[in-house]
Formats: sequence, structure tokens, C-alpha cells
Amino acid sequence: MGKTACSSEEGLNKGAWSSQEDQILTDYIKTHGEGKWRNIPKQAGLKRCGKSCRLRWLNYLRPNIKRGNISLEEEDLIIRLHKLLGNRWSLIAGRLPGRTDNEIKNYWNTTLLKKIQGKQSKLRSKNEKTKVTPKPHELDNIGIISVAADHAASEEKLNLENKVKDNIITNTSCQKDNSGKQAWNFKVEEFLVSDKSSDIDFWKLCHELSETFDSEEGGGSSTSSSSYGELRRKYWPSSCQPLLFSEEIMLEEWIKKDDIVGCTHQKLTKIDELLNDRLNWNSS
DNA sequence: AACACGCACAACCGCAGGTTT
DNA sequence: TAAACCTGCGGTTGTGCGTGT
Repeated sequence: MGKTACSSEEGLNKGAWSSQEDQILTDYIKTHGEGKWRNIPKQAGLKRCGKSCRLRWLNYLRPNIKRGNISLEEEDLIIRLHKLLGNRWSLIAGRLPGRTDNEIKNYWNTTLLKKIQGKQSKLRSKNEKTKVTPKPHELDNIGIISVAADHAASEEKLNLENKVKDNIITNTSCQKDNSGKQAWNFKVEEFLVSDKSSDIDFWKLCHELSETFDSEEGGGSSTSSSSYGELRRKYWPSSCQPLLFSEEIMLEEWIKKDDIVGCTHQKLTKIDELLNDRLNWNSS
């Protein structure tokens, strides 16, 4: 793969940008627009490499950039998103209007990490004293949730499923088995940071579909479905809007395991945490 | 006043993956 | 199809500033 090494290009300025350089770059981009970063230095008359121009524009010169004074709400959101996404700074920055990935990364490394480490060491020493061990779901990464369409299902259910599927997220992967059953897999964390996660209508749709599942379970469907239904009712808090996933797919995956209740509980608890987070964001 | 130290943040670097030729 | 090119990302480094000694 080709690589653009600024360091290998001679005669280029390095280090802090001067106000004149900033002005030249700003004027050029205002006239010609962003993109084609490699050509910008030559055309604008800057002794900088394209990557440096891009970085300067995106992190500093771009309009509507907020600088400094990260609020408590923003800080809280960064911590929550980092819990979900890890060091995916650009994704985190995407949920904080006006903030750049570089700023959030710096803020995390210099400020938040220390705060969190401080809290964790306090918690550790408390746990050591009281001999509390962390629950498994507190340590696990987030899994994948599946939405399935059972072709033998009612037309009403299918229509709802298709509506939900169309709305979830663009980069779902679709799998089909021999019986024609389909599953759309998507990563929870990607969904939660997408615009769709704050779309109330989408959640209403999910809720509606979930109710059709429940009513079909009540009508006496397969044993596995009702087992799942019981599990879901047991572990799903009534305060949460349910996120959809098919009982068939989940059970096919998990029933092979010896400890199905433990496994299901673990996954549902994680999903529950995510949804609680989402609901908290909406209410705050 | 001078120095050392730590912190915050801007900027750099290397890499990966997507796009173009 | 493969090489070249471009862009974006995350980790790391460099530097200026404030504070303590």
C-alpha cells in the first residue's frame, strides 16, 4: 500500500502553524472546498504536507469547532461512549457536535483516564475488603444482536420485521439458512451511535413487533420460543423498550450451551445496560 | 531568579483500508 | 487484477505554559 510520508518530503515546515499559514489555508478551502489534500499545499502555496493541512483544518480551522470547556454533560457522554466503543475517537467525536477526535482523545488521556482510574482503584480496594467479584457481564464486550424473519410467520409480523430491518442501520449483514429464514446482524455499539438510536418512531416500531411476538408465544408456539419468552420476561426490565432479536436465532445459538439461563441472562443484562444508557441519554 | 517538573494539547507518524488508474 | 494513490484513524511525540521548589 502506498504511504504518504510527510517526513520524507524535504523543505516542508513542521511544528506549530503560523497565523499566516492558517489564513492561507482557510482562504484556500473557503474558495475551493475540502478534499484533494495532497494538492492543497502546492496550489495554496503552503510549505506543508497534505496530511498536515487536513489535520490543521479539521482540528482547528474548520468553522463551528468548539474549543476547550468540555461540559459535565459532554464528559459524561464521552465516558459512556468510550465504555461502548473503546478508543474509537472519531465515532465518539461524531456524537459530540463541534468536538474533534483529537480533542476528545487528548481530553481522555490527560483528564478522564485519571478520574476513571482513581474511581476504579477506589472500587478495587473496596471490593478487596468486601471480597466482591465483578459479574461476568461487567467484563464482557458487546455482542451481536440478530433480527430474524420467520417466513412461516404472519404477514403482519413480517411487515413489521421488514420495516424494522429497513430502519436499523445501513451496514447490516444478512444471512439466510436452508429453510429460508433470514437474520440481519448488526453491532449494537454501531447502532447506538447512529442517528437511528435516537429515533423514537423506530423504538415504537420495535415495541410493536415485540408485542406481536409475545402474543404469538401466548398462542402456544414451539417450546423453545416459550422458554425464551419466559427468559425474556424474567430478565427484561419493564422500564425498557425492547430491542428486537429473534427467539429462534438466539435459542439456536445458545441452547447448545449447557448453561442457557446463565448465558442468556449475561447477554440480556448487557443489552439492558446499553438500553438504560440510551434511555438516560434521551431523558437528560 | 532559575530550574525542574508535570500537564495540556497541537502536531506528527505509521498503518489500514478504500479508491483510482 | 494489481499497483499506486488518497484519506482517515489512533498512538505517540514535541512543545509551551504554569506551578512548585
